[in-house]
Amino acid sequence: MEELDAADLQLLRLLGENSKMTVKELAARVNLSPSPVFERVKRLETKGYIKKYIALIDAEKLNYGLMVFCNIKLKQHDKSIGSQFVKDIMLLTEVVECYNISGDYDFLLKVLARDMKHYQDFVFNKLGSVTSIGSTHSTFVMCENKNTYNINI
Amino acid sequence: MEELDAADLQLLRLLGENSKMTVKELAARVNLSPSPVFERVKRLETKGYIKKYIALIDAEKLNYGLMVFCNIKLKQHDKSIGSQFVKDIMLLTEVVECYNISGDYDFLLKVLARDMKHYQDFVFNKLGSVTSIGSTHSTFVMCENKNTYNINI
DNA sequence: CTTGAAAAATGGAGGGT
DNA sequence: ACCCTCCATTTTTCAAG
Repeated sequence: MEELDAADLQLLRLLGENSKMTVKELAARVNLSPSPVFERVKRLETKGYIKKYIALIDAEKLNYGLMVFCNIKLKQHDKSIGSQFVKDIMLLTEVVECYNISGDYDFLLKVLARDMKHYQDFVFNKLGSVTSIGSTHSTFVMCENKNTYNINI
Repeated sequence: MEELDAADLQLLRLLGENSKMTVKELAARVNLSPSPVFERVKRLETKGYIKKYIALIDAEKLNYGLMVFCNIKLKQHDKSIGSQFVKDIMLLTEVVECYNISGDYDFLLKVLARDMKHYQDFVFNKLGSVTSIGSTHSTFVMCENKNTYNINI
Protein backbone atom coordinates (compact mmCIF):
# COMPACT_ATOMS: atom_id res chain seq x y z
CA MET A 1 0.00 0.00 0.00
CA GLU A 2 2.90 2.42 0.47
CA GLU A 3 2.63 3.89 -2.95
CA LEU A 4 2.08 7.21 -1.19
CA ASP A 5 4.83 9.76 -0.91
CA ALA A 6 4.98 12.83 1.31
CA ALA A 7 3.07 14.95 -1.20
CA ASP A 8 0.21 12.44 -1.34
CA LEU A 9 -0.06 12.37 2.44
CA GLN A 10 -0.03 16.15 2.53
CA LEU A 11 -2.83 16.24 -0.05
CA LEU A 12 -4.89 13.84 2.07
CA ARG A 13 -4.25 15.99 5.11
CA LEU A 14 -5.30 19.17 3.30
CA LEU A 15 -8.38 17.70 1.66
CA GLY A 16 -9.40 16.02 4.91
CA GLU A 17 -9.47 19.47 6.45
CA ASN A 18 -11.00 21.38 3.55
CA SER A 19 -12.10 19.69 0.35
CA LYS A 20 -12.98 22.99 -1.32
CA MET A 21 -9.34 23.82 -1.89
CA THR A 22 -8.75 24.20 -5.60
CA VAL A 23 -6.11 22.21 -7.39
CA LYS A 24 -4.17 25.42 -7.77
CA GLU A 25 -4.14 26.08 -4.03
CA LEU A 26 -3.19 22.50 -3.30
CA ALA A 27 -0.38 22.73 -5.83
CA ALA A 28 1.05 25.77 -4.08
CA ARG A 29 0.99 23.96 -0.74
CA VAL A 30 2.81 20.88 -1.95
CA ASN A 31 5.17 22.75 -4.28
CA LEU A 32 3.96 21.19 -7.48
CA SER A 33 2.11 22.50 -10.49
CA PRO A 34 -1.65 21.96 -10.82
CA SER A 35 -1.57 19.09 -13.32
CA PRO A 36 0.36 16.53 -11.29
CA VAL A 37 -1.67 17.49 -8.24
CA PHE A 38 -4.83 16.89 -10.21
CA GLU A 39 -3.58 13.45 -11.23
CA ARG A 40 -2.52 12.60 -7.70
CA VAL A 41 -5.89 13.54 -6.26
CA LYS A 42 -7.68 11.49 -8.92
CA ARG A 43 -5.46 8.55 -8.06
CA LEU A 44 -6.17 8.93 -4.35
CA GLU A 45 -9.87 8.86 -5.20
CA THR A 46 -9.79 5.85 -7.51
CA LYS A 47 -7.49 3.87 -5.20
CA GLY A 48 -9.91 4.51 -2.37
CA TYR A 49 -7.73 6.58 -0.06
CA ILE A 50 -10.37 9.26 -0.39
CA LYS A 51 -13.72 7.60 0.26
CA LYS A 52 -16.00 10.52 -0.47
CA TYR A 53 -16.47 14.24 -0.18
CA ILE A 54 -19.10 15.56 2.19
CA ALA A 55 -20.41 18.75 3.71
CA LEU A 56 -20.46 18.80 7.51
CA ILE A 57 -23.84 19.95 8.73
CA ASP A 58 -24.26 21.79 12.02
CA ALA A 59 -26.61 19.52 13.97
CA GLU A 60 -27.17 22.08 16.72
CA LYS A 61 -28.38 24.65 14.20
CA LEU A 62 -30.96 22.12 13.08
CA ASN A 63 -32.09 21.62 16.66
CA TYR A 64 -30.30 18.36 17.14
CA GLY A 65 -28.35 19.45 20.18
CA LEU A 66 -28.29 16.21 22.15
CA MET A 67 -25.64 13.57 21.53
CA VAL A 68 -25.84 10.27 23.38
CA PHE A 69 -23.68 7.17 23.36
CA CYS A 70 -26.02 4.25 23.79
CA ASN A 71 -24.50 0.92 24.84
CA ILE A 72 -26.50 -2.12 23.85
CA LYS A 73 -26.48 -5.69 25.09
CA LEU A 74 -28.22 -8.29 22.93
CA LYS A 75 -30.45 -10.99 24.36
CA GLN A 76 -28.45 -13.69 22.63
CA HIS A 77 -25.25 -13.76 20.65
CA ASP A 78 -25.85 -15.89 17.62
CA LYS A 79 -25.05 -14.48 14.24
CA SER A 80 -28.60 -14.10 12.97
CA ILE A 81 -29.65 -12.06 16.01
CA GLY A 82 -26.67 -9.77 15.50
CA SER A 83 -27.23 -9.18 11.83
CA GLN A 84 -30.93 -8.60 12.39
CA PHE A 85 -30.02 -6.02 15.03
CA VAL A 86 -27.71 -4.19 12.63
CA LYS A 87 -30.39 -4.26 9.96
CA ASP A 88 -32.95 -2.77 12.35
CA ILE A 89 -30.53 -0.13 13.60
CA MET A 90 -29.64 1.02 10.09
CA LEU A 91 -33.21 2.21 9.66
CA LEU A 92 -33.17 4.48 12.70
CA THR A 93 -32.37 8.00 11.55
CA GLU A 94 -31.27 9.09 15.02
CA VAL A 95 -28.38 6.61 14.95
CA VAL A 96 -25.42 8.19 13.20
CA GLU A 97 -22.82 5.58 14.14
CA CYS A 98 -22.96 1.94 15.17
CA TYR A 99 -20.07 -0.21 16.34
CA ASN A 100 -19.70 -3.81 17.39
CA ILE A 101 -17.58 -3.59 20.51
CA SER A 102 -15.71 -5.61 23.10
CA GLY A 103 -16.61 -5.62 26.76
CA ASP A 104 -19.82 -5.78 28.76
CA TYR A 105 -21.95 -4.48 25.91
CA ASP A 106 -22.22 -5.71 22.34
CA PHE A 107 -22.87 -2.51 20.42
CA LEU A 108 -22.21 1.17 20.83
CA LEU A 109 -24.47 3.67 19.09
CA LYS A 110 -23.88 7.36 18.65
CA VAL A 111 -27.31 8.95 18.67
CA LEU A 112 -28.36 12.48 17.74
CA ALA A 113 -31.64 13.78 19.16
CA ARG A 114 -33.34 17.15 19.41
CA ASP A 115 -33.65 17.02 23.19
CA MET A 116 -34.19 14.68 26.11
CA LYS A 117 -37.84 14.17 25.27
CA HIS A 118 -36.91 13.11 21.76
CA TYR A 119 -34.24 10.76 23.09
CA GLN A 120 -36.67 9.21 25.52
CA ASP A 121 -39.07 8.62 22.66
CA PHE A 122 -36.22 7.10 20.65
CA VAL A 123 -35.30 4.67 23.42
CA PHE A 124 -38.82 3.64 24.33
CA ASN A 125 -40.46 3.54 20.94
CA LYS A 126 -37.69 2.92 18.43
CA LEU A 127 -35.14 0.86 20.35
CA GLY A 128 -38.04 -0.58 22.34
CA SER A 129 -39.37 -2.30 19.27
CA VAL A 130 -36.04 -3.84 18.29
CA THR A 131 -36.64 -7.25 19.80
CA SER A 132 -33.03 -8.43 19.76
CA ILE A 133 -32.04 -5.90 22.41
CA GLY A 134 -31.56 -7.18 25.92
CA SER A 135 -30.55 -4.04 27.78
CA THR A 136 -29.19 -0.55 27.16
CA HIS A 137 -27.07 1.99 28.98
CA SER A 138 -26.98 5.64 27.91
CA THR A 139 -24.05 8.01 28.31
CA PHE A 140 -24.87 11.65 27.62
CA VAL A 141 -22.48 14.04 25.94
CA MET A 142 -22.23 17.31 27.81
CA CYS A 143 -19.67 18.91 25.54
CA GLU A 144 -17.87 18.02 22.32
CA ASN A 145 -14.28 19.04 22.88
CA LYS A 146 -12.75 17.72 19.68
CA ASN A 147 -13.84 16.12 16.45
CA THR A 148 -11.50 15.83 13.50
CA TYR A 149 -13.74 13.48 11.46
CA ASN A 150 -10.56 12.02 10.00
CA ILE A 151 -7.40 10.25 10.86
CA ASN A 152 -4.61 12.67 11.76
CA ILE A 153 -1.96 11.81 9.25
CA MET B 1 -33.85 29.42 13.00
CA GLU B 2 -36.57 28.03 10.76
CA GLU B 3 -35.64 30.07 7.80
CA LEU B 4 -35.09 26.78 6.01
CA ASP B 5 -37.65 25.41 3.61
CA ALA B 6 -37.90 21.92 2.17
CA ALA B 7 -35.47 22.73 -0.65
CA ASP B 8 -32.84 23.95 1.81
CA LEU B 9 -33.12 20.79 3.87
CA GLN B 10 -32.88 18.70 0.75
CA LEU B 11 -29.74 20.57 -0.26
CA LEU B 12 -28.20 19.90 3.15
CA ARG B 13 -29.11 16.24 2.85
CA LEU B 14 -27.57 15.97 -0.62
CA LEU B 15 -24.39 17.87 0.22
CA GLY B 16 -24.00 15.97 3.47
CA GLU B 17 -23.88 12.80 1.39
CA ASN B 18 -21.80 14.08 -1.50
CA SER B 19 -20.37 17.59 -1.59
CA LYS B 20 -19.00 17.13 -5.11
CA MET B 21 -22.46 17.48 -6.61
CA THR B 22 -22.46 20.44 -8.94
CA VAL B 23 -24.94 23.25 -8.62
CA LYS B 24 -26.55 22.02 -11.80
CA GLU B 25 -27.08 18.52 -10.41
CA LEU B 26 -28.41 19.91 -7.15
CA ALA B 27 -30.78 22.14 -9.11
CA ALA B 28 -32.21 19.17 -10.96
CA ARG B 29 -32.78 17.34 -7.66
CA VAL B 30 -34.66 20.17 -5.98
CA ASN B 31 -36.49 21.31 -9.12
CA LEU B 32 -34.93 24.76 -9.35
CA SER B 33 -32.51 26.38 -11.75
CA PRO B 34 -28.82 26.63 -10.87
CA SER B 35 -28.76 30.30 -9.80
CA PRO B 36 -31.15 30.15 -6.86
CA VAL B 37 -29.56 26.89 -5.78
CA PHE B 38 -26.18 28.56 -5.86
CA GLU B 39 -27.51 31.38 -3.68
CA ARG B 40 -29.16 28.98 -1.26
CA VAL B 41 -25.99 26.96 -0.82
CA LYS B 42 -23.99 30.14 -0.24
CA ARG B 43 -26.54 31.20 2.36
CA LEU B 44 -26.35 27.82 4.09
CA GLU B 45 -22.59 28.26 4.26
CA THR B 46 -22.56 31.82 5.57
CA LYS B 47 -25.31 31.15 8.09
CA GLY B 48 -23.31 28.22 9.38
CA TYR B 49 -25.64 25.35 8.54
CA ILE B 50 -22.78 23.97 6.50
CA LYS B 51 -19.71 24.04 8.71
CA LYS B 52 -17.13 22.90 6.23
CA TYR B 53 -16.41 20.60 3.32
CA ILE B 54 -14.07 17.70 3.86
CA ALA B 55 -12.74 14.59 2.16
CA LEU B 56 -13.23 11.39 4.12
CA ILE B 57 -9.98 9.47 4.30
CA ASP B 58 -9.89 5.69 4.56
CA ALA B 59 -8.05 5.10 7.82
CA GLU B 60 -7.68 1.36 7.23
CA LYS B 61 -5.92 1.98 3.92
CA LEU B 62 -3.41 4.08 5.83
CA ASN B 63 -2.85 1.25 8.29
CA TYR B 64 -4.94 2.75 11.01
CA GLY B 65 -7.24 -0.21 11.41
CA LEU B 66 -7.83 -0.12 15.16
CA MET B 67 -10.56 2.04 16.66
CA VAL B 68 -10.90 2.26 20.42
CA PHE B 69 -13.27 4.14 22.70
CA CYS B 70 -11.26 5.17 25.71
CA ASN B 71 -13.16 6.22 28.83
CA ILE B 72 -11.29 8.52 31.15
CA LYS B 73 -11.77 9.43 34.77
CA LEU B 74 -9.95 12.48 36.07
CA LYS B 75 -8.18 12.60 39.40
CA GLN B 76 -10.13 15.67 40.45
CA HIS B 77 -12.99 17.62 39.00
CA ASP B 78 -12.14 21.27 39.28
CA LYS B 79 -12.31 23.39 36.17
CA SER B 80 -8.59 23.96 35.71
CA ILE B 81 -7.83 20.23 35.76
CA GLY B 82 -10.54 19.65 33.17
CA SER B 83 -9.40 22.37 30.79
CA GLN B 84 -5.79 21.28 31.14
CA PHE B 85 -6.84 17.74 30.26
CA VAL B 86 -8.63 18.95 27.12
CA LYS B 87 -5.60 21.01 26.14
CA ASP B 88 -3.32 17.99 26.55
CA ILE B 89 -5.66 15.71 24.65
CA MET B 90 -5.94 18.09 21.70
CA LEU B 91 -2.27 17.52 20.99
CA LEU B 92 -2.57 13.74 20.70
CA THR B 93 -2.91 12.87 17.02
CA GLU B 94 -4.42 9.46 17.78
CA VAL B 95 -7.46 11.10 19.40
CA VAL B 96 -9.99 11.94 16.71
CA GLU B 97 -12.90 12.78 19.02
CA CYS B 98 -13.20 13.89 22.65
CA TYR B 99 -16.40 14.30 24.65
CA ASN B 100 -17.21 15.40 28.16
CA ILE B 101 -19.72 12.82 29.32
CA SER B 102 -22.11 11.90 32.08
CA GLY B 103 -21.75 8.75 34.15
CA ASP B 104 -18.90 6.92 35.80
CA TYR B 105 -16.28 8.43 33.54
CA ASP B 106 -15.59 12.07 32.70
CA PHE B 107 -14.41 11.91 29.11
CA LEU B 108 -14.83 9.63 26.16
CA LEU B 109 -12.16 9.54 23.48
CA LYS B 110 -12.37 7.95 20.07
CA VAL B 111 -8.86 6.81 19.25
CA LEU B 112 -7.42 5.58 15.95
CA ALA B 113 -4.30 3.44 16.09
CA ARG B 114 -2.38 1.25 13.67
CA ASP B 115 -2.63 -1.85 15.81
CA MET B 116 -2.72 -3.08 19.39
CA LYS B 117 0.96 -2.38 19.89
CA HIS B 118 0.48 1.20 18.79
CA TYR B 119 -2.54 1.57 21.07
CA GLN B 120 -0.60 0.17 24.00
CA ASP B 121 2.13 2.70 23.34
CA PHE B 122 -0.52 5.44 23.14
CA VAL B 123 -2.03 4.51 26.51
CA PHE B 124 1.23 4.01 28.34
CA ASN B 125 3.34 6.79 26.90
CA LYS B 126 0.93 9.44 25.70
CA LEU B 127 -2.03 9.15 28.06
CA GLY B 128 0.41 8.03 30.72
CA SER B 129 2.03 11.44 30.72
CA VAL B 130 -1.23 13.35 31.03
CA THR B 131 -1.12 13.88 34.76
CA SER B 132 -4.77 14.86 35.20
CA ILE B 133 -5.92 11.33 34.34
CA GLY B 134 -7.01 9.12 37.22
CA SER B 135 -8.05 5.95 35.40
CA THR B 136 -9.00 4.70 31.96
CA HIS B 137 -11.15 1.98 30.47
CA SER B 138 -10.80 0.90 26.84
CA THR B 139 -13.55 -0.50 24.66
CA PHE B 140 -12.36 -1.94 21.36
CA VAL B 141 -14.28 -1.64 18.13
CA MET B 142 -14.56 -4.97 16.36
CA CYS B 143 -16.62 -3.71 13.44
CA GLU B 144 -17.97 -0.40 12.22
CA ASN B 145 -21.53 -1.14 11.13
CA LYS B 146 -22.67 2.36 10.32
CA ASN B 147 -21.26 5.86 10.10
CA THR B 148 -23.15 8.68 8.46
CA TYR B 149 -20.84 11.49 9.66
CA ASN B 150 -23.87 13.75 9.66
CA ILE B 151 -27.27 14.23 11.13
CA ASN B 152 -29.97 12.39 9.18
CA ILE B 153 -32.28 15.18 8.20
C1' DC C 1 6.43 16.73 -14.50
C1' DT C 2 5.35 20.78 -17.84
C1' DT C 3 2.73 23.45 -21.12
C1' DG C 4 -1.44 24.56 -23.09
C1' DA C 5 -5.99 24.30 -24.60
C1' DA C 6 -10.99 22.46 -24.43
C1' DA C 7 -14.88 21.62 -21.44
C1' DA C 8 -17.33 22.59 -17.48
C1' DA C 9 -18.62 24.90 -13.35
C1' DT C 10 -18.88 29.05 -10.65
C1' DG C 11 -20.50 33.42 -9.61
C1' DG C 12 -22.82 37.69 -10.90
C1' DA C 13 -25.79 41.19 -13.74
C1' DG C 14 -30.12 42.25 -15.17
C1' DG C 15 -34.86 41.24 -15.95
C1' DG C 16 -39.39 38.80 -15.02
C1' DT C 17 -43.08 36.69 -12.14
C1' DA D 1 -38.82 37.87 -2.29
C1' DC D 2 -37.85 34.62 -5.26
C1' DC D 3 -36.65 32.77 -9.54
C1' DC D 4 -34.90 32.83 -14.32
C1' DT D 5 -31.65 33.43 -18.48
C1' DC D 6 -27.38 34.82 -20.11
C1' DC D 7 -22.50 35.79 -19.84
C1' DA D 8 -17.64 36.53 -17.96
C1' DT D 9 -14.42 34.34 -15.15
C1' DT D 10 -12.34 30.60 -12.95
C1' DT D 11 -11.51 25.88 -12.43
C1' DT D 12 -11.30 21.38 -13.91
C1' DT D 13 -9.79 18.04 -17.02
C1' DC D 14 -7.03 15.97 -20.40
C1' DA D 15 -4.18 16.13 -24.28
C1' DA D 16 0.85 15.94 -26.12
C1' DG D 17 5.66 16.60 -25.14
